[in-house]
Amino acid sequence: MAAAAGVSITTVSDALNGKGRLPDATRRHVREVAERLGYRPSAAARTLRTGKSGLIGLTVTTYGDEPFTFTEFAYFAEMARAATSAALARGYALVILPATSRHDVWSNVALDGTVVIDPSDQDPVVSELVRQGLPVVSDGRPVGQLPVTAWVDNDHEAAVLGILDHLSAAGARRIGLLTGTTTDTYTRLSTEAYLRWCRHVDQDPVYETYPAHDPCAGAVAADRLLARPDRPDAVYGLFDPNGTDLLAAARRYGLRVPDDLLLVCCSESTVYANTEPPMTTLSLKPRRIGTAVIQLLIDAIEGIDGDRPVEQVIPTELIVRTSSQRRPPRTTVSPPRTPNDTT
Amino acid sequence: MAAAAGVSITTVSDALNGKGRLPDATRRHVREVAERLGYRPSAAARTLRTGKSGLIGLTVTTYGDEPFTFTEFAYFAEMARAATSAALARGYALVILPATSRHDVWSNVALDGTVVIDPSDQDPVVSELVRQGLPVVSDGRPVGQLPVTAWVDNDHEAAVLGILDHLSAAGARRIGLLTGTTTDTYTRLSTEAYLRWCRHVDQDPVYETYPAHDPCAGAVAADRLLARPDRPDAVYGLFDPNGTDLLAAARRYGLRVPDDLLLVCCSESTVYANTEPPMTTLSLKPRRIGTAVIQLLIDAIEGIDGDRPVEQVIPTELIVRTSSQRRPPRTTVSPPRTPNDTT
DNA sequence: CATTCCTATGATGGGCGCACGGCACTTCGG
DNA sequence: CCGAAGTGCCGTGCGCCCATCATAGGAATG
Repeated sequence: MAAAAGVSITTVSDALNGKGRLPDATRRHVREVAERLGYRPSAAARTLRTGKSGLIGLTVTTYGDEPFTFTEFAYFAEMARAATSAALARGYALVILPATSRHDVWSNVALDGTVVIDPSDQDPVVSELVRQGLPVVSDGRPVGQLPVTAWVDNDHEAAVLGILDHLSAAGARRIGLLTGTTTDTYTRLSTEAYLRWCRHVDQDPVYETYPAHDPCAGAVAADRLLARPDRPDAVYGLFDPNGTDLLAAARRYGLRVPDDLLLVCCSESTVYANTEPPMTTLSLKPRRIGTAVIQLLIDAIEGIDGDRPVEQVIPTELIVRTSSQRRPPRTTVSPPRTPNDTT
Repeated sequence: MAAAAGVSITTVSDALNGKGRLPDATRRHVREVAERLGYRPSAAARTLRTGKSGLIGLTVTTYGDEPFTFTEFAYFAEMARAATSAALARGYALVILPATSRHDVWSNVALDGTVVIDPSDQDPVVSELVRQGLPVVSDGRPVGQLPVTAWVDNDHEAAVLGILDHLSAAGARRIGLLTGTTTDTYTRLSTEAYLRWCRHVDQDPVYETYPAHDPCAGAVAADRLLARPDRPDAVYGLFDPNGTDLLAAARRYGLRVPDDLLLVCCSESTVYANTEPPMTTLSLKPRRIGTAVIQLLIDAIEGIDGDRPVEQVIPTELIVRTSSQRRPPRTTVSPPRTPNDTT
């Protein structure tokens, strides 16, 4: 390449990187030749020399054998999408690296930093990365002494309390919870908030748990919850598929939603806008989380002391639809007791 | 590191890679020291030396500004998940690289090969990669002269014909199609198959198109289709959200499903098992496709002349549910002319 | 017992392709 | 004739893998 342009390697390097003090003519010439030859600088050599790869790891804590968490998948997908965009905009690319990955894969890729989704208490991967001096930003506040560089999370407790208040205001007398058996922070904080609220308002907790990674178990748990003698008149489901599962269970028991049963679930899916009836959902705003996580990480990588706080709480959004409103909203004049359509 | 263990660099390399002819004692000793020091060989240097990075690019053709295709998202997510697993099992990691990505990001990462989802006709990224001598495997058969190493796809024409026949058998007299305005292969082949079938059975085509990346446009198009004077009595929707959109539109027009309107849509989502009524869906089997694509690519990277064909057609699966059966399925004694259920 | 040869075990050196610090060469103006 | 500014190149080293070479200890041979 250098020979082809009749200049030295240094000049080529400087010309392509806009670094040295070369006249524009030389710069242009080198670039033209490079273009003509289809020359691309070797990423490997550049990484070796500079110590920066432009690669960011994206790790998902796994339950079961699947490489990604099933239940959080819509969430994860949205979050990853936003993260990819944000990283790309700053010249970085994302590498998908499940936490179960054997060490050899991890050490085979030169990372500048890592995003960890929902790290567990003593996550060995995180400790290892931090020990290597790599910045690690987590989605989900770290538990225990996990030494992450920064984190972004929702205020899960406030979100749950908001939903419970919303359901109460809509007339719910006994609110049930559909939750998971896993011990991740999201599940734990949400469940604890629910139990605390129950103590506070003096209601007996009514909840069912199931392994959140198993979609079938969710349907069974939803059924179990509605089959209880102390059947709740409102239910909040912590996981994405809970909404359709609860709707199906309600139909089986002849319960009308929202007349006999108020429903809310946590989901990023748009299908709940068109269910019968449309379902109230809690959005965790994965796009904002993904973007925030990447900005924090790249700031750390590039040593930018951004004025961003290293612990960010992203507000959730409750999208209120028919399933949680005892009195359906009216836009115009509509006959009483008729669930109106989605317009 | 070499000094710390009191041996040469070569011995360290050999010991950690299991390469040379060293006595087990030395090997063990080196590994212990490495462990104690937390030493990890530099991925960058290894890549530079060996020319292999263990990284595979994953590219999604984009419509609009979003880095991923919205409409195919459930499909993409499943496919990417399977691909990640398969790659990991063979020691590779996936790098997410949208096709709109600026050149600088592409050339900043050393790839061993690339998976391209739904490449467009003259995809410049593909040509560039191939020119660099990198293997490229596409999900979706390449159109035009696109020089991919191998490809995997469904038989979209057969799938559409199968659905049309299924709907006919269920009693449909005029079958409509909800399709996209984009020119990707999936949309084009499916639409063409529909039009050909219409000519064949002498039915006037009844279809609406919309930009598939816009979820709102889909609901509008579904409404438009059912509002037509020549309203179809059965509809196949090519994209994932079409099912719920069509159900909602049917409710607005007071059409009972499946009594007045038979519905099928192409989706990987499990929500359709619990809609009212449950919806018949076509699965493109993204898990199998993702796995197959990765196997082909890694075989090509490692120069393995696998006995796998380089052009693979993965069968689709029609999951028949209530929405496409005029007579709801009976588990016990069933009347004649009833299409049987999926069991 | 001396010599040769062989094998087991590691060490040496080269170079992958680039980026960066510093040096060398030119060309002026003073 | 000298200094300074303007251009461009050289040398070095990032950390690793691989082909080659060196050393020692033993086995085989005369």
